[in-house]
Amino acid sequence: MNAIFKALSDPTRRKILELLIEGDMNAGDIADNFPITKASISHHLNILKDADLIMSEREGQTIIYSLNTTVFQETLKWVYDFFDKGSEGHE
Amino acid sequence: MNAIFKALSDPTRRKILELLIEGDMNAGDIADNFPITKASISHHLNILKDADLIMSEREGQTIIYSLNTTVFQETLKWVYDFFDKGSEGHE
DNA sequence: AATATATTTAGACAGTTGTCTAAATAAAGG
DNA sequence: CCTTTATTTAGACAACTGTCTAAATATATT
Repeated sequence: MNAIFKALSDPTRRKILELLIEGDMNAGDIADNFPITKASISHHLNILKDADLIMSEREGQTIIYSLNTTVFQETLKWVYDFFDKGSEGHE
Repeated sequence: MNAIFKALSDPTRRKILELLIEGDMNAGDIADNFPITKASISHHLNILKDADLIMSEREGQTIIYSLNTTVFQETLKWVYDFFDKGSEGHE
């Protein structure tokens, strides 16, 4: 869980995830959405991959990134439980 | 939202929140749950407070911390929307 | 094989973060 | 008022992070 929260703590990485929600995308197209170098985006993609939030697959010259929806759902549940406990109030 | 994610990215701070879910607590009692100095805990409490995740109120010599349940719920909704989009799949 | 395209890796560097110790502030009780 | 207790603030420092440039790798095309 720590890796996931660390991964989510950066705005660029959250925006990458938002892009991938719209559909799979190759590294270059992802990078075109940001004002930083492709090398830096590659670094962010690695962190998201280490957290298991995304997956990658080579297709010819390009590498296509996609959401790992399983981990997305698990994280949702985890966060939901975490915050839900707090918002119920305690008797 | 960025401050909230940054705040959540540290394990100590997440554990502080978990403690506060169980009920309000003063700074010293919070610190007793961790192997780091009270000064460091104070620093973490500040970050959580800046993110509006917790509130504080002095009561005599002690300062009592409590969850800001409003922001807790808002964050839950935000995260829910964020992750939910991704787990629905795209047609 | 040589070149072009797509992406990653390596190394460097500045800025941020988590921690510490020491000093400062605030309230309570002699 | 002086001391004790509770907590924060300030300043220092090592570790981590996000970024860059330059070089490396992998595939495709000629």
